[in-house]
Amino acid sequence: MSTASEAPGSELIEALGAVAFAVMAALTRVAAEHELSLTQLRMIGILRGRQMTITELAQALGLDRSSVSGLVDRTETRGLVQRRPNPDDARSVHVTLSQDGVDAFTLGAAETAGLLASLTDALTPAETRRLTTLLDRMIEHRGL
Amino acid sequence: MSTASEAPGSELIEALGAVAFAVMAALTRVAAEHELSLTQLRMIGILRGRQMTITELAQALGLDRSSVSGLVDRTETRGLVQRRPNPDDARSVHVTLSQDGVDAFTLGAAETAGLLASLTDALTPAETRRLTTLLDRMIEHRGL
DNA sequence: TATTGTTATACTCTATAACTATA
DNA sequence: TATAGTTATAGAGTATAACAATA
Repeated sequence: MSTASEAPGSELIEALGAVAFAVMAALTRVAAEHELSLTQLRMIGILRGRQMTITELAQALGLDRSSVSGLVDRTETRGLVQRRPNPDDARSVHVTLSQDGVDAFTLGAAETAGLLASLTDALTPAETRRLTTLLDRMIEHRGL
Repeated sequence: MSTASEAPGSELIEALGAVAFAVMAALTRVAAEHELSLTQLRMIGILRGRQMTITELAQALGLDRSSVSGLVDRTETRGLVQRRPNPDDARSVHVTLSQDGVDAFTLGAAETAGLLASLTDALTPAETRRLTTLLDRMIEHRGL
């Protein structure tokens, strides 16, 4: 759709944008089916296999601590996460996944993969490996 | 990070998810710098070069008409879009971009590309072409 | 003094339901 | 009757500012 004289890379940007919206649509749909917000689904994904303080969660999610405080409130009411006292610092709390939270993530990941199969089925196994490698390179590069 | 015995493709799903969040973060940041929501930025992108009714916009955005009504209210107050009477149906309105709306999108697109350069700079020109081809294949495949 | 987390407040986004004007 | 758009209402998500408890 773009002309040959366009700046190099703009086609990549457009492709990345299109894929990003498709992935986000799938994630939003999966979250909605479990009556979760996208942010809640993201949070339980981040909490897999570890405990984090409110401040750490806020940094990981790119949100203010006060926003995360309310987010944890609502998710805790749903029984997906728990607040635990931090034995090393009485000001702080550790947030962890409950078994229901682990189950919700596992189910959600499988459903997301299913929805995105219409995208990923387009590629051969060899292409899948190549694409994964290229995407990982970009992600790691962003880290620094 | 994943074991060799995992289901094939789960690494691709994780990589796609990570890239999607990076792209959305860039878009959200660009929108925020212009004091726009992601939905508002998306809407003015959709309105480029055409006029749409509230119902059409709602379908394009995947939102309820009442949500779009408020969205257009706030964006119209900002001077980015305008409601025009539809001469063919007095019940309906045509929403169009103002010049400020066109400018906001143009600026936002350039800024987004700049922010995502930290991702795309990781690749050589040849890799960029390969990645673009693979992503396009997936996107077209999704279409049907 | 600085940091952690919470609360109060305000605004955006979103949906549902009820309404009006028009078709 | 059906459709287009709006409004009223309610809840989630977000940020800023102010606060209490702890370091």
